[in-house]
Amino acid sequence: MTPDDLNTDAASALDPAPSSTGHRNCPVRDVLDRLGDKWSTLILVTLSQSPQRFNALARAVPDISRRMLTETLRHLERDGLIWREVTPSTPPSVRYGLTPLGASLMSPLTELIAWAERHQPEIVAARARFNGRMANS
Amino acid sequence: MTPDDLNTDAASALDPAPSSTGHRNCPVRDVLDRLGDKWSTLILVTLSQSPQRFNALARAVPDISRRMLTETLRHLERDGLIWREVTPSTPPSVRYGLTPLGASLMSPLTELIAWAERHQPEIVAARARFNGRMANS
DNA sequence: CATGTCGGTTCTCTCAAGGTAACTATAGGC
DNA sequence: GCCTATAGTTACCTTGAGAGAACCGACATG
Repeated sequence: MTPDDLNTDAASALDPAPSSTGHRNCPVRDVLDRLGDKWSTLILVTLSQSPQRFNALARAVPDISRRMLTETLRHLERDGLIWREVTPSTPPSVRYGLTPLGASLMSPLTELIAWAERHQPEIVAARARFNGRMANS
Repeated sequence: MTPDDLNTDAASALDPAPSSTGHRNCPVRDVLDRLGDKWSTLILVTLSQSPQRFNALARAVPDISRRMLTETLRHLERDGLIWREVTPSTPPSVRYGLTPLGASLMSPLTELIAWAERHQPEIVAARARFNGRMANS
């Protein structure tokens, strides 16, 4: 369980820093950094229902800006979690969907999501207790 | 699977923003924000082995500053994932360990970690392919 | 007398994540 | 002539996470 030192120096020339979170490039950190960002999980869950077009995603994930949608999709595509299919019509059409790798991530991810939904009341209660303890101390 | 709007206004008075990631306070985001930060997962995994004292943790999690260690521990404690036990001796002794809630998180978390370790080669390969495609385009 | 250990707190600084707005080009509808 | 939709790109700005160092008080050790 101790994180291994893996030195993947296949750093992207286009995107400054995929391995920038410190010198120890642990695969877990690699994945959690992606899942921990603001939009990746929402996009993955949305795409797990069915492939979607760019603007459909923008509508399905409210409040995301096109800039962040593009960026997040590129990251997920680079990591092989989603595919991107361009139909060069006018206006152009682009579809996104989960790759087998991305689909395989959904299983542990949905379990984590289920845990979060099951235990959120306990977390809220714990926060209330903690705030109470802090207040009267 | 669509994230619910839950309005937990039990905002901490001491710590500005636990629910600051946008207006839609989804429990999943709540958990992933924590897991996605730089140190929480490492600390949880370390504590899942056995309870640890502050400086033992600092040694077990290399490169973490005392400042971030304190902050991360407080966050985890506030969310009810770890407990904190102070022995007011001189010098004082403080132990940290997983609560039942924190222990219950380890199950989905270790699955996610296992996924990351199993599939990291594919991710690395996907990144290499992606960078290749970008290079000759 | 100086140094180290315990578990932190406080301060300042930087860098990257993310938000917002404007712009691209082509085509169709009103 | 103007607005919409397609899928982005570019430039600019704000904010917050995290780094790093100094400092705390009581005690022990050399």
